[in-house]
Amino acid sequence: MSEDNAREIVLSLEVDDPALADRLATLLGSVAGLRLAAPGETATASVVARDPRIMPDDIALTQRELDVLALMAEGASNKMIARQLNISVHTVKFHVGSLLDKLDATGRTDAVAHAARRGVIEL
Amino acid sequence: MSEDNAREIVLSLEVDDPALADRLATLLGSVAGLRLAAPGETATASVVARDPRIMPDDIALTQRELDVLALMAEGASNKMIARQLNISVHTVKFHVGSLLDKLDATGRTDAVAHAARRGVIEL
DNA sequence: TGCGAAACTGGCCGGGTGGCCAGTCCTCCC
DNA sequence: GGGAGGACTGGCCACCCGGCCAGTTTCGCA
Repeated sequence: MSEDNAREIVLSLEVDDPALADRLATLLGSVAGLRLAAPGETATASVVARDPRIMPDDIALTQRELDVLALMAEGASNKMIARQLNISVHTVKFHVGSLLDKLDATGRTDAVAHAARRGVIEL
Repeated sequence: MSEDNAREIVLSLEVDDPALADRLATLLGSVAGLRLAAPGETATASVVARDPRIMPDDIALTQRELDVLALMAEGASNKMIARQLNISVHTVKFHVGSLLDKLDATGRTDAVAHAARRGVIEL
């Protein structure tokens, strides 16, 4: 051992809470023999939040938003979602818009990732 | 500071590998503002092993595709990925295309969902 | 030495996406 | 009655996405 086994440990922070993540990054960043992972890098181990309380009040998504979100996670386009839910594409866009807003996401892919991370949906 | 916000962070080690757990315990045990959890104690966050098990090796993504995939999962657009990786948008599209093909996905959102399901990436 | 794989780049284009504006219904609640 | 919020719909438009065509270099391997 003491060879590749004793290499620098790469830790990835997978904590949603920005404050906690920041503190951890500060604390862990200065530990010798330990390094924080770059985005996309495969880490030796991960630091994950210990309580499912990541959402204040579930962020309160409406039932319709949940419907749209589930179909988004299946890779459905707005048109497909509209057909599936028997509503217009405009309405789908409307719900997607609220979703992006509530989940603080930049796009539908980001929204699905965020939702999965906080357990709103299961992949 | 010294608010309840700045309370000591309690970390629990949930790593199977005894050698890795031991090294982590040593490294993390001496960090100020951070404490390892006592058995049974509720921790602020956990350190979990990030085992390098990829997948049934049937899909075999290249390193570059993995890079692109990771950034896609962060919600990055093709333009952002291009900037991040210092390549052209066209090249990003090229890799995204291969990704959609290999992961049997209909779009980038679907690709990220598929990859997460198969454990290729971690959300 | 040739040949494939990977990575990279370009142009073009139809269709999708997301943001903006507007509006109508409905229900719950003060 | 009036307000607030949810669900729904429309038009418009800049931009993005994914697929098509084409090409380049570099690398390892037979």
